[in-house]
Amino acid sequence: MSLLNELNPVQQKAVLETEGPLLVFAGAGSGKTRVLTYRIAYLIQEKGVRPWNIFAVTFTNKAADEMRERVERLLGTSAKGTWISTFHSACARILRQHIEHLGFKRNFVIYDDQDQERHLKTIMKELNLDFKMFPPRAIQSGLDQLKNAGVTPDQYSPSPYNIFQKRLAVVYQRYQEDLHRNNALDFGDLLTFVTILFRRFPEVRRSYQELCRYVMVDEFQDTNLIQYQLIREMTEAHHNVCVVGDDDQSIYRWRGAEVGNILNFEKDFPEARVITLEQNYRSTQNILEAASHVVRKNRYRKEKKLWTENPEGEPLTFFVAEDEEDEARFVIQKIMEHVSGAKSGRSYRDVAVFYRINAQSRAVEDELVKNRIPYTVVGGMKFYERKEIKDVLAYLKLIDNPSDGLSLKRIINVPSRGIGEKTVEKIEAFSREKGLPLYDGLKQGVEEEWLPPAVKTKMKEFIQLIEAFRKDAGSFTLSQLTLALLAKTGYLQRLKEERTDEAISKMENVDELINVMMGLEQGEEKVSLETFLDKVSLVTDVDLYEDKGNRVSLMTLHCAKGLEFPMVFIVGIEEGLLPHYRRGEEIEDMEEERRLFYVGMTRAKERLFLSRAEERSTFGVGRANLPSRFLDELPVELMQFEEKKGRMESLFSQETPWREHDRQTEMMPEDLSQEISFAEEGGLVLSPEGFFPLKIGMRVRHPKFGEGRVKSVEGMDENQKATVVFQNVGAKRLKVRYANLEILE
DNA sequence: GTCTCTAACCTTTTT
DNA sequence: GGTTAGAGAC
Repeated sequence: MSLLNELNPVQQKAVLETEGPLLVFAGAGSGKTRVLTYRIAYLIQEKGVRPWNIFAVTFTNKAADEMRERVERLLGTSAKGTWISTFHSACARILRQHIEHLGFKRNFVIYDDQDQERHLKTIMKELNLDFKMFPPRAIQSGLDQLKNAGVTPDQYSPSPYNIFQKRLAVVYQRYQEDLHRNNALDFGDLLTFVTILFRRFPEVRRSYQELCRYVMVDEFQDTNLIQYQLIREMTEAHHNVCVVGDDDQSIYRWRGAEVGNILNFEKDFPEARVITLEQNYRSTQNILEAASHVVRKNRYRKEKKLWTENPEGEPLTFFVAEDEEDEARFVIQKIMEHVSGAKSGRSYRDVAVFYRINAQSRAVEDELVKNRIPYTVVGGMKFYERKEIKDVLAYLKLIDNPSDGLSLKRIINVPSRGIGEKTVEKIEAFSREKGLPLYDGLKQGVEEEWLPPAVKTKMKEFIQLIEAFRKDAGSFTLSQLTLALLAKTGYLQRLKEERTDEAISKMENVDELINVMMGLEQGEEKVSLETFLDKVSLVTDVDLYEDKGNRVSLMTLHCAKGLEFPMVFIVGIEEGLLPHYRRGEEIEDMEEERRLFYVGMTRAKERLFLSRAEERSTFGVGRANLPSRFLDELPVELMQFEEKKGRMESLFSQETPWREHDRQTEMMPEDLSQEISFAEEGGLVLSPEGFFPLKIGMRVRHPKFGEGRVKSVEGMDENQKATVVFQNVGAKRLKVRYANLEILE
């Protein structure tokens, strides 16, 4: 029974109540993941449940991986067979088995929302819909809402007085038809198709119900209607469903999440038991109290009293900056103080900066770069959303599933091979008329009279290229296939010829993609093209975030959920930003913004810094923002107001470089002396002067290898290594200290 | 058909 | 301040 010894009595109860429906309200930092993992381990080890009868759902792949790892650690063996995954991957897996029942082929592709938007735009163009009157974004979100609610095109009855709805209905119909022709599913379809499958094929549903003897749902407050429906169907036979969540941390209403799911759970499952975890193990008393104080203002919530045995801790620090630059300087100054300065003892990895919208990262990034502080941004432009990556993936998708017209359109003329827009339009119309996938239309079109012979030759060449790859795809590994593709299509060659910074960075990204593939190929299992594409389609920002070295983390408040850091900054606490004004006017929207703030605050373990700027530039235009109403909700006695330092100075020092330098050294004379002595003892060299000046993208010259460009930099100490791509000899990984690099720009 | 330059948009948050 | 779609030149 050693498993239970490490849990508090309430947590124990949550683990032991294995039979029947169970709702666990888990406050921030109350050991939610701990309960779930111990529960799984307990079921397997003590109750003798077979691993494949356990199904645990999370929202991110990262959370799923982490859970599996922790269960394995508890059990001491592998948890093989336990089904731990996200809603979307689980559904993809089910559909790969049974989708033929629904008239799709098993090698369907998954369209992400970028694909979805492109696809929608073509349809809207074909239907002659004015983008101004019907913004594609609005149509897209309307579509998503319908899907999240489980409404199929033929079930949707728009109001006859609402033009938008009427158009939406037409687009929806056409959109789904096209997806079918392309043998493709979007994110929403993954879920809805499984419910349709279950409804129409009871024997399939029963087989999964039989399998899912014990079901667990993490972050239950973020489930939407269709996800909840899925859970209910899956647990119909055994009723052993344990949902864990926190209504105060529900921040995805705008995406269709229903807080109602958690608040009404007891109604839907009258026999459900309810356990509330209220002891917080993460934050200091001050942080917890301040956060609770804020969220208590919400009306639609279940009352709970979080408490902690942790020390009281420091008060929260609040700073009013002049503008976002000033705000960033405050953040950096505090980071330096705590990492290398007067109050040193922290590492960069202990620090996180949260903001409401991605665009806010720039100001902070600029300042971090200026001070040579290593950092990572979670989210923003995602690796798998980059143009070049999507191009390569489109080739692979097409090889895997030739019906995928969207991918075909993406690469049919990339790199340009003389098959232009007009030609594609003709073939598109031709294919639609015949009800064929675009690729098949292309193949038939080659025989048609209405195309100029020169174009037909080009088309034939392209078809031959794809066919050749389709034939050989099985005998290559993923990376081999991709490398061959890049060579044969001339994609890399074209980039090489461009010789722009942008092209170089694209090549590096493609290179990185190959690296990812090679990494996967190191594993024991063979990675099929299909598994790889599935995996890639369903990754999220947070999945890609791992503790890569000692760096400050920057992310949106949404991304921060589920993470924790000793030192947290929340910037831009202003009316319009937090709460964000693009929100609706409903109370529910305002409450969600408040919860967002609450989620951010409760990520902090020891220190919490809050700030706002008097003026902030959006789209390059300055704008004065009022302090956020949420600031008034913070208890004053827990706050410490940071004095604005050197106001005059910053007025003078704007553009004068010597002044800039002056201020840096002035700012932390103690820090410097400390760092230097630390360095003498053989520790890390961290003084600003001691930093190695290499940055990604810099052009450098090596005495032997000649000119090159810095691709990546590892480490910030004397062992720093850099990977440099040289024009003549290719990529080399060098120890910066010995490399004698000369910086060219 | 391809390339380049300008103007309009833009910023929520994402599986 | 940056990106992207669309117009215009070749």
